[in-house]
Amino acid sequence: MCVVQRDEFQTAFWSTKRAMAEAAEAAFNQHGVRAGQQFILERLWETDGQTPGELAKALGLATPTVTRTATRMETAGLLHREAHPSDARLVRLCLTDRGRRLEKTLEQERRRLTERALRGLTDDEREQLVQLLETIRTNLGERK
Amino acid sequence: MCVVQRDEFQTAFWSTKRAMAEAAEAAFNQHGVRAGQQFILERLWETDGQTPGELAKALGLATPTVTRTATRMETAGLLHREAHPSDARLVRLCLTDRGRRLEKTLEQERRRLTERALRGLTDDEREQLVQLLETIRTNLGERK
DNA sequence: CGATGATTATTAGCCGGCTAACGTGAATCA
DNA sequence: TGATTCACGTTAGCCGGCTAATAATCATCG
Repeated sequence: MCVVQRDEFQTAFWSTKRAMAEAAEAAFNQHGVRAGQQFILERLWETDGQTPGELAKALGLATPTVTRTATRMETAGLLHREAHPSDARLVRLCLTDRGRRLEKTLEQERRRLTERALRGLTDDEREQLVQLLETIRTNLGERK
Repeated sequence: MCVVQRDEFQTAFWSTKRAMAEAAEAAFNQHGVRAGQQFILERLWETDGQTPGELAKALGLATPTVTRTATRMETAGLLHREAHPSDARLVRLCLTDRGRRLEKTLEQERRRLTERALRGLTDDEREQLVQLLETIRTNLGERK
């Protein structure tokens, strides 16, 4: 029935989210990286030295989320803070050698995770899945 | 390309998750309920007086997650703790009048949220979405 | 009956999302 | 120039997920 289907969506979505979070954490922890740090790493691999505000905007996160994660990454030896040359308000987050070296490893880990999650799905199904997810996000984003 | 599609899945999934979390929080906050409390409420509407351990098992959560959420719900006047009649280790979580009265309101709110999220999707697409999500969860659940 | 082991809830503390409040530096304008 | 406003990063603290460690109680076995 319709109502049942609605319940199923919420249930399926949140349980899948927890499974994804758990699997991601396990995958990245093998390399001394926490799940939330991958997003910042990916952006810095592409363009090093971005500010917390830039990263937050690019990732759709709140700035404090980025600054705190960056602090943990600094402690973990993945990046370090540098003063911005022309604007003392800004902070540049710059990868360490270790942070840079992890690029290929973690990208492979992420691919493996995605492949494991989507195992058995055809290319069409994968594409439709992404489409459905983006529709949902768009629907929720509309301030109606 | 294949790699791009994999990236798209992770990106789409996590951004959709954040959008869902934000929308759920906004929807339930209107009624003085936090997003994480709905799951416990739903179970207690069905069977009142369950223990934290029972709820955790039924919801697939860790027990401390339930006990802390229950504490906040107690503070919010949604439930209260009662001693178990025959086993002093157990605690029964029992709805207050307010917790019971919210049943129809919150169920409607949840239906509205789901409908808003899935707007524009056909019944077939909704069913397939749930199927895809459950496949993912099953894939990740398999140890190996 | 008493000791030992299992079960349960709780506490403490980490991660990752958020908002609000704060302080500092840049920029603007009178 | 100097005051005010704006922009940015950080801190503090909430929520909701988790694990590890505690404390209390039950159950079992000697």
